[in-house]
Amino acid sequence: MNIPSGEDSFDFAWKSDKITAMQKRLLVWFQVNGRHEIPWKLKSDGSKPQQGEALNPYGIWIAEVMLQQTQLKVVVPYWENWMESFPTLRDLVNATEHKVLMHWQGLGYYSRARRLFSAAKSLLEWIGDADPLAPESWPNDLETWMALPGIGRTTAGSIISSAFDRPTPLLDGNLKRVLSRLVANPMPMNSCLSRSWDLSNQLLDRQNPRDFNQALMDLGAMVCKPHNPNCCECPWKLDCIAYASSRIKDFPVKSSSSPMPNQVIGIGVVFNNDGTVLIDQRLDEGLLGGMWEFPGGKKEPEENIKETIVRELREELAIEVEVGELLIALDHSYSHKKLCFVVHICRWISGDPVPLESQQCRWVRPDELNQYPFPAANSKMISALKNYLQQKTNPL
DNA sequence: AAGTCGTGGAA
DNA sequence: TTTCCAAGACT
Repeated sequence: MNIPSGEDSFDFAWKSDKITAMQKRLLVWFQVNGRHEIPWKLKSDGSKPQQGEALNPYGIWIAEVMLQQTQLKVVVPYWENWMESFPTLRDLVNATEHKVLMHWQGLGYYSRARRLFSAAKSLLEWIGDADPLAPESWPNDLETWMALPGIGRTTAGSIISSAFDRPTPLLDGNLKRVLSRLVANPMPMNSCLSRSWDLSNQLLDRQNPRDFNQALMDLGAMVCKPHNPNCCECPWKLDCIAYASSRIKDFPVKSSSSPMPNQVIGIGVVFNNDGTVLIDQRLDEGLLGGMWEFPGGKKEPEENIKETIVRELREELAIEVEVGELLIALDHSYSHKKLCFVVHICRWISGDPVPLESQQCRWVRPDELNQYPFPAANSKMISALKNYLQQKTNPL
């Protein structure tokens, strides 16, 4: 029995000859306008792979994980640095999580790096005695890839269509936006995912899945942009319902977002008598998992910032400190909260640090800080600390 | 199944 | 300046 639901209101199917025409027009547009210089989509000699020709899945897998919620131009330098340090799967498996996080610092969503490292071990096991440098030794099916940590349907589909040119649909941010406009989807994209996957699968060119998927993402990134799309250049403008009805700006329909809380965080850069400073490694779970930081915590309404720092270091590390001068105050936004970090230089008084709410803590010389992976806000604190120490030693 | 997870580019 | 939001996954 077919019960009408909300999603059925935009149930959509194109005729096969229309889809064929759309595929052809998109691929023609792609040949002329697409992004063809993406390093992990080229062969080792720099040339484009033939239709159906396999590429080395290793570099593609790394890139696709880096690309989750991250723009192409941000990823490229990280990917190149990564491939220099970990050129093969074996190199990665033989590395340490510390070194892996060092290569991820500044890129965000750090659980990706730890899951990637975990998946590397599973992949090498799956490959077994076969040659990991040969593409045919790697899994080429959706189920195997999706079983790995940190790899969902879109990332798995990207890897499979990019590396093996196998027909696998995608549904990333670009496709969601393009599809939403194409069919004038009245619902927020995240509330009708199965329909959207169906649309992506309908459109997919099964003869050229690698180029087609890349073309669709390029179309989203370069033409069907979030703001001010270049509809006049779009190969699908005559197929687009939003364009035909002059309602491009109405799509995609956004779901309501909750306001971000604002918090003040007190941070202590604690100096020991020997000139070392105290850092700790965050728990694997939660925000910035596995990364190192200067200790601190959220200011309570009734206390001032110095009281916050004294209390937090007592609660988290069981140490007593004297809070000194302000090092830096900086605003920093995460996905779901806005923070203001107020960082003070502190002097250690008593208590051997105990990692009560972290994995471990360590006294390090300031010049050793670059050997630890820090999130972006902490990197700014380190820069401020270096300036501070330089001015201390070279007073004008 | 809504919330949680970073950062920086772009307007 | 603030605001949006990106080649999403996980719980």
